[in-house]
Amino acid sequence: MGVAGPGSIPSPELLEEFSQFFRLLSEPARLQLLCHLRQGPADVASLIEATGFSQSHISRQLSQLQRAGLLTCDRDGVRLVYRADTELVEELCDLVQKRMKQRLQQQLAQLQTV
Amino acid sequence: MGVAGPGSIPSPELLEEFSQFFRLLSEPARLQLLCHLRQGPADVASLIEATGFSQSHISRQLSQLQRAGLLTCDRDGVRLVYRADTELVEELCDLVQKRMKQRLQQQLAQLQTV
DNA sequence: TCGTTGTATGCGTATATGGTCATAACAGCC
DNA sequence: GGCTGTTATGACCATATACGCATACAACGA
Repeated sequence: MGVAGPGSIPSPELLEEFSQFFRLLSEPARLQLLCHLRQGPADVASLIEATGFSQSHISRQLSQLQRAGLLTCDRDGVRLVYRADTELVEELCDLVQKRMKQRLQQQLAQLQTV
Repeated sequence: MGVAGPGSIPSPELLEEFSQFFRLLSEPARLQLLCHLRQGPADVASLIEATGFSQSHISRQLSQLQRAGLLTCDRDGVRLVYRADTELVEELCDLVQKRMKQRLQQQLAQLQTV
């Protein structure tokens, strides 16, 4: 069944939304931030420390992820502590990883038969 | 457990691979092509017809998807007939769509309690 | 209120890539 | 071998965006 029924093309608007979501995950920096937050909530300073990116860059990337609902933050005094809802991202990555594994195994098998 | 164990950060290389994969799906044009191919194999002419994109553009996008293993093609005479392995893409989109739905429902609920 | 610390944002630059046009490479037919 | 139709590719432009620097803004403490 899937996204919009078996025989139809999703509307341009829906395609745009899907692609925007995937675009969020198409940047190693953002994936990296999500990975760090997978280990638990973290404040911005520790994310800067962990990734080496500039504060402004981190801030922008986090706000993008937040707009998409993948992150929430609450203040601890002056600091912001970010918390990721990584369940969806993990499921997506697991699917992709499973696929990568399959492909590599196929390639390996082909090499061995030659 | 997920991508690389609960407490570790994937290597930069792995992050790069994940992001490259998601980048493929971050372009409406490519998603559109995949959607058309979901309805069955198609030759390039029909994809041009269906999407309105130029031949060269279609060719490039298809080759990207093919390199990632999401597409295969075989010749029918002079024409190339493309076939998509859309199972993974559909699973990914279903997950994302489920999430979008959840968020909208939450926003709706919040509006109603106010 | 002022200074300090932490976060957001305007601006500029570099780079990647989407998209088109022209054209090359290639499969099939005479 | 030429001719025709199909796909791939080189050159090019426009645009988006990653990323840093400087700075403005917000929150707390003295």
